[in-house]
Amino acid sequence: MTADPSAAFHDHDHAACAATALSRAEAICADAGVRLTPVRRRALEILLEEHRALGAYDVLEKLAADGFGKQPPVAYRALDFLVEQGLAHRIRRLNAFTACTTPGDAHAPVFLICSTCDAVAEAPGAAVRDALDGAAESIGFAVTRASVEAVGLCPACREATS
Amino acid sequence: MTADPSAAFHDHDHAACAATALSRAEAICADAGVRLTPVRRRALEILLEEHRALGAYDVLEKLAADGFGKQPPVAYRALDFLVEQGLAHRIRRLNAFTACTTPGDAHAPVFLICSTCDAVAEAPGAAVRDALDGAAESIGFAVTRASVEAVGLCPACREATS
DNA sequence: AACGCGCATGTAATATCATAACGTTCCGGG
DNA sequence: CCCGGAACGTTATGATATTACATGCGCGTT
Ligand SMILES: [Zn+2]
Ligand SMILES: [Zn+2]
Ligand SMILES: [Zn+2]
Ligand SMILES: [Zn+2]
Repeated sequence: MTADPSAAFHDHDHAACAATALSRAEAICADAGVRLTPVRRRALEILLEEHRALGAYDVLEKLAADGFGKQPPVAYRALDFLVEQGLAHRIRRLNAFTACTTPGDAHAPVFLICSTCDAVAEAPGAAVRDALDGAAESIGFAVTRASVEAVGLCPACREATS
Repeated sequence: MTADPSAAFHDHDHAACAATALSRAEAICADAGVRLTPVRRRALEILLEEHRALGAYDVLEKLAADGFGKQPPVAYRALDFLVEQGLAHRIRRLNAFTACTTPGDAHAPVFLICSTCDAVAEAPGAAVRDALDGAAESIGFAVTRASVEAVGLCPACREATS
């Protein structure tokens, strides 16, 4: 059940898409022996509502509306947890967070950010990562973490523009 | 005179390295018909002092010490100008800026950031960019801008750790 | 049961990064 | 000379992120 990486840019059964991600998240947490507590779970649900990236304060606002704490650390802690567990990613270019669409898979994600509709997709990044490792290794640099973030036009917006 | 991309991680004649970058910057600005004013030039010199990335407020502090304005826009404007002209790059992962080591060359830079000594190098990113374009194109996404930033260990720090 | 401990949660306060809005100066073209 | 745009400066504010500390809860030990 490898997800379509471009789903973010197409109509799809998103309720199912989010539900799958959520149940995978539960399995992953159980497996790792960590707790997907109510705030954390709710934060993930919030990120899963759309294929976009949300700022910590956006998430915080929704969490607060649901009766959770109103202070920044509430959101940052939940989000940090999700990122640590590989259930969400931080998009540095946007100072924002997005739910991982393929949690559990080892992956070197490449983010594609549509500048028109703000959708964010996670493309398979193995080839990019290989190229990066090659470039780094050639000058003796050992990569431990990398972020690859591209801004551009998604298929739908591309069509609309043409 | 293609610069060694790994110079940032090695001992080298850095005075010459910085002087070259500065004179290339002057040529580029003259060529583009834009003005490398005193603040802008000084900001570039500050970035060129080390192969590291500096936050806007770090640059601002040094500019202020040299008699320029003391308010954030002073630094941000100078830095934005340098980035626009391709004389500096913004490292989003660090919320910081670094001087371009090969200004003028069309380049799709890949940044290598040493987590131990904070040095930042700019590696040739053509291969990475090709892989990225391929991944994006396969799902119909057209990349307009990309940032590739890797954190890891530079050759020197790698050796020190082993 | 009582205790001690780790972890999750909450709050207040503060730090860090970035931009908006506006006035002044400088300088080249009409 | 006068105008207009670009650069620079300031004040104020907005947006993002962290530090420090208090409280409550589950859980194994005594
Ligand atoms: Zn979906
Ligand atoms: Zn789009
Ligand atoms: Zn140098
Ligand atoms: Zn190093």
